[in-house]
Amino acid sequence: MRIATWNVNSIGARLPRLLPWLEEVAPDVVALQETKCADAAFPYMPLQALGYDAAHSGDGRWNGVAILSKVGLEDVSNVLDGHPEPRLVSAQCGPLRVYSCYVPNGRALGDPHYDYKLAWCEALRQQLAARDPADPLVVMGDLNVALHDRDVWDIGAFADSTHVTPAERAAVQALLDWGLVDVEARPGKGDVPFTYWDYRAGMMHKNLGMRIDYVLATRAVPVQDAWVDREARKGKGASDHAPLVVDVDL
DNA sequence: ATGTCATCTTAGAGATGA
Repeated sequence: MRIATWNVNSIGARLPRLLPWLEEVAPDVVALQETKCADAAFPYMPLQALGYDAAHSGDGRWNGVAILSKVGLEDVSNVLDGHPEPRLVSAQCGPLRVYSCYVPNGRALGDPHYDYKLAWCEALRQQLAARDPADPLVVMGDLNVALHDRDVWDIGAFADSTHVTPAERAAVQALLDWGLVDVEARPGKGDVPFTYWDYRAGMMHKNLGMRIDYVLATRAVPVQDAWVDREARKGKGASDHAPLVVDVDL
């Protein structure tokens, strides 16, 4: 079974890239983030034509998450206590419980959005705590945190920046401590499997990226392979994030 | 690294967020 996560930065703008990518890579389950569309505008039909059932949670211009599945889509929930923004959707996809997450960016240290980010992660942790880490479950998505110094191109450039602070890393570590494994992709160019490169300043060309998109899996999910599809970040009409693709044996 | 991209408001360029 092949699963993937991808921050598409608008599913409307990305559909000409997303649909061929789905045909080529043929994942069974895909977690999408930043769909940036309302539920009524979600492109269910072209996805269904490729064999995907879809669950979407979105309310328009910002955020928006989805799960696409070829292997069943049941028990869908977009609820996260105290957090009405559409940043979380989960569903049972065959044998696997799937979470698609778009963790708040945080914006800047001292910004209220930074505290919101930490609170959001804690709410997710509490929701997970009601589940059993012995079951097959994956938390996938744009976590907007680089867990290790090596997960950014130059930690020295991140002084007083979000995404790398001890509190943010601890918030993600708390998810891991519940019973999740960080499924790191095979190393890419520069020996770090970055998943995001800013559109600006030729960051992709210079491979100045960040690893902020994750598949976190319980130990009940046997992982066979994991890789970042950098090709999807290249060329005309690309998202600023690349997909992370993981093969699992369930 | 701050060189772009996407969307919305509301009619064309600015604001917002990433």
